[in-house]
Amino acid sequence: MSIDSDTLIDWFDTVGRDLPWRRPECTAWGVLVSEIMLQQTPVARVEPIWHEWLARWPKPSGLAASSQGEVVRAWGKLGYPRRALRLHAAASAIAEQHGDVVPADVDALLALPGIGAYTARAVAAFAYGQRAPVVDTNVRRVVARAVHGAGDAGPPSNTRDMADVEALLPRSESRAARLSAALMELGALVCTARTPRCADCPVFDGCAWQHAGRPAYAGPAKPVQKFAGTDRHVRGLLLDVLRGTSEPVEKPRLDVVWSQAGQRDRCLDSLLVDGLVEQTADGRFALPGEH
DNA sequence: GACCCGTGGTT
DNA sequence: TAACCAAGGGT
Repeated sequence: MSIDSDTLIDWFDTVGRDLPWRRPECTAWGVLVSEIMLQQTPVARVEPIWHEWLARWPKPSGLAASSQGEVVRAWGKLGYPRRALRLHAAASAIAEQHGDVVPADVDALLALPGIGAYTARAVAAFAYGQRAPVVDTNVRRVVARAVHGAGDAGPPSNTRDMADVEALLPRSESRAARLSAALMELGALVCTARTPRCADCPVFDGCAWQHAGRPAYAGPAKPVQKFAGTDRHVRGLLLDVLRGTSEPVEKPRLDVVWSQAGQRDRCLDSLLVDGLVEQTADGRFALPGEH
């Protein structure tokens, strides 16, 4: 009783989505850009922006040659805009240290800004066909149910989670890479968080959760992320003003987005510290590197 | 490990 | 409608 890799790969070949970064002609750079954009952001919102980016910046050196401000503006409202800055920095490192070619080595990928345990292995597997445990929230949920018979994944433990997935991967490099994509797709389309579509599941017969009678999740409650009124909210409002203008703005233009001066100023300062905002010589505010 | 970092669609 | 959820990473 376990996940049969052949069955799952066949299912993926049949019903997997035809996403642009999965096409054979997509470059490793295209895969990397997609993985960064998809960090905590749904596919539907990423897809149009990804097309814009790849048309505008087909190679890392192109992105590196643009200003940080242009990159943050092109990021639009994908959220967590520090990702845009880190991707810009990663592109510079790739252009300067890797001959404008995305590295295939996991350790080299991990050394790039904004690339952690998941993204490094996702690029190695999806762009270069390597055998590497690709563990995201979808895979963690699939493994928790199908392998461990739990209703959902508990708190992440990178070492344990990667070992779990490693044990599922076929020996063949290319098959392992395909299974990695299939596991993620299963979690995204069938083995979903709220209402899993078990009737459509290709590995239903081997699922430990089914055999256990579908017990409810028994682990610790997941922390709820508030948003309204948080610094994240205010930072987003401030940055949205600067995204919408080509010229630097006076501080009063920023002050109107949030009534609490203390929080507002703290957030503006944090944006300056993060390098998402710059102050011009005459005291106005703008996206970085454009003035 | 705890906490922080955006945004918007779905239930 | 409030809560949940979405291909995580950095400190």
